[in-house]
Amino acid sequence: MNVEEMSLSALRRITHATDVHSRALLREYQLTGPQVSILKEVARQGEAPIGALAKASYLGAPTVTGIVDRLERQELVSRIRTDVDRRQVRIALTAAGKRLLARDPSPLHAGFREQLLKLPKTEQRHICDALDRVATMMEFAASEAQQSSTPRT
Amino acid sequence: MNVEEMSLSALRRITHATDVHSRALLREYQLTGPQVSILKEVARQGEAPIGALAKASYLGAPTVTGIVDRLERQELVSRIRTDVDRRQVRIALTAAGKRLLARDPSPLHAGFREQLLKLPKTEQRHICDALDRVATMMEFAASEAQQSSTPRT
DNA sequence: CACACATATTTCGTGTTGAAAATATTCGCA
DNA sequence: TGCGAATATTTTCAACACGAAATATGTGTG
Repeated sequence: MNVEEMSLSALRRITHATDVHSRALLREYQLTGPQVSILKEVARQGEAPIGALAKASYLGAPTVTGIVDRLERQELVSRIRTDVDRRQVRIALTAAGKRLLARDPSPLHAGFREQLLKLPKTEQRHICDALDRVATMMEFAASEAQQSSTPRT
Repeated sequence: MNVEEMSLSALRRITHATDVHSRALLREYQLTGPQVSILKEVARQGEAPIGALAKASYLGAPTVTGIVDRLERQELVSRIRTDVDRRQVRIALTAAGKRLLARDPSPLHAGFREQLLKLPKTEQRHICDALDRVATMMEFAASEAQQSSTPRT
């Protein structure tokens, strides 16, 4: 199997494992992986607008809108409209949201985290480097493709 | 940012780039990334049942059923029921499917592929190793979680 | 043979995802 | 002031993904 096929296969395995974990989270916390990610991002940023959450999570605004809808339905966050800019919606954690985060759910398997941290520091760095390089190469490829369809300004 | 957060962030960036590319494919070939993957898998295996395609692609059978539905709608594959086992459905490439594959669509960005292949062989190996290790660690973590919820037989 | 069990696929329900379009609001400029 | 451009969010739409349940078929045992 060549490099391309191996990478593709590994990426599919990663996606699959992530998805399976997301459904396990749903059973345990009534919350999926992306919902946990956004909830944590809200906690990190504090009263953040949708757009900021989307950017920080590498998701589109419509996606985050849907996730926030479901978090709001469970009253883990609330939408706040301020008078400074009435287009913006700020997402705030509720008390229930804080309680849930205190249970420390993670979008990644606890077992994965353990194994990763058990590796020597150099190994950990190698892995992070590799993931980062793959991400960067893909993003660069995407931006090039974008430009080639709009050759001149 | 710690190792965990960096990995998570890189994985989300990879997922996002992959998804964006899938939509670009749709414009160019009227086919998404997963559809291309399955079409290629059909070409590789030749008259494969749904289950075999699902396993090879790390997808669930219901997911592949949907993808095959859409490929069939475009007449790129056809479902064949044999008399040996009438539960099974074998998926076969049509002439149109072969023609489309001849245009060499890829579920990964062409630009990404180029960059990957331009790297020194050792770098390529590092990246494949890292991706494979992440996948393996996640799958192992998932299988452990599975077992802990069914402690005894 | 009949009935329980196993296997292959599909259907259904819910959640995730992004592009395009719709909506609401703000900003810049004449 | 007024009006067009820019910005923030939501809606709509199609695809993807999985688990559970439904359906159809095959297998094995009494």
